[in-house]
Amino acid sequence: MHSPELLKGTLQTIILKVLKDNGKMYGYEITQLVNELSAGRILVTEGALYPTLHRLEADGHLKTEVVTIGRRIRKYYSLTPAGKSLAKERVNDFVDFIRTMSVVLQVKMSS
Amino acid sequence: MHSPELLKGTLQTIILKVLKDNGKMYGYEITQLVNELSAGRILVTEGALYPTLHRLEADGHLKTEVVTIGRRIRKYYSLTPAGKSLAKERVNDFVDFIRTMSVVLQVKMSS
DNA sequence: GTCTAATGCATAAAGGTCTTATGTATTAAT
DNA sequence: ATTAATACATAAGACCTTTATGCATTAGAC
Repeated sequence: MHSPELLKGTLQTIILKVLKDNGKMYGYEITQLVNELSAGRILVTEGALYPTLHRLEADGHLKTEVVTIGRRIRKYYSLTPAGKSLAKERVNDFVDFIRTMSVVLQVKMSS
Repeated sequence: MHSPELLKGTLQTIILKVLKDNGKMYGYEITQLVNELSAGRILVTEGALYPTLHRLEADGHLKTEVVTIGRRIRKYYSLTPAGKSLAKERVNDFVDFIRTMSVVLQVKMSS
């Protein structure tokens, strides 16, 4: 598990990017995917996820589609055009940030 | 300038690492060095810096030495043995975090 | 068959870190 | 002589996240 401190400010980036890569997804699905992709090192909590999704939607970056499976509700989120731009921007910002940090910390990142 | 959000949680890491690399430094010197190393992209504000230095000192990770230059005071900080361990740990944590994020975001980091 | 875990949404209080604002004082530069 | 830079420090507020809680459905375990 990563220090939750480092995660701060990256949640929007993560959400936007997985939506960009996977098209429409619902909230719970996002938590599971991030958990898998990160091998359990990044846990997206619901208390952080839902307010962030709502805010991105309110800002016009996400659109929603509610689907009923049996009696259970799923709220699918997908990127609007503005959301796609923001996704690119956020990922670029993050990569830039890492480049800067690797200079300041004098570490080499290879992946 | 990087989004200040991404910086959250990295200040301790930055401080510990520059102290490890440069031996003793005073607060103002740290802000200047980080500003230089990051080409102006990371600004360590005094409102964040000094409380963090004080906390690291209170926790036994830093030791101080006050020097008077003319009538002006400089408070030099350097790592204690515990601080050196913490510096390594924090940098390792950060590198791990970046590795995980690069998988989740599907980006390649090269530096 | 019943109980628990997993699925699925959501909100609210509290915590932690940072920004912004402010304060004081010395020294260098214009 | 005035401003910018150097050098410390603290406090209020903003922001995002964790933790806690709530409700409801469905799958699995025993």
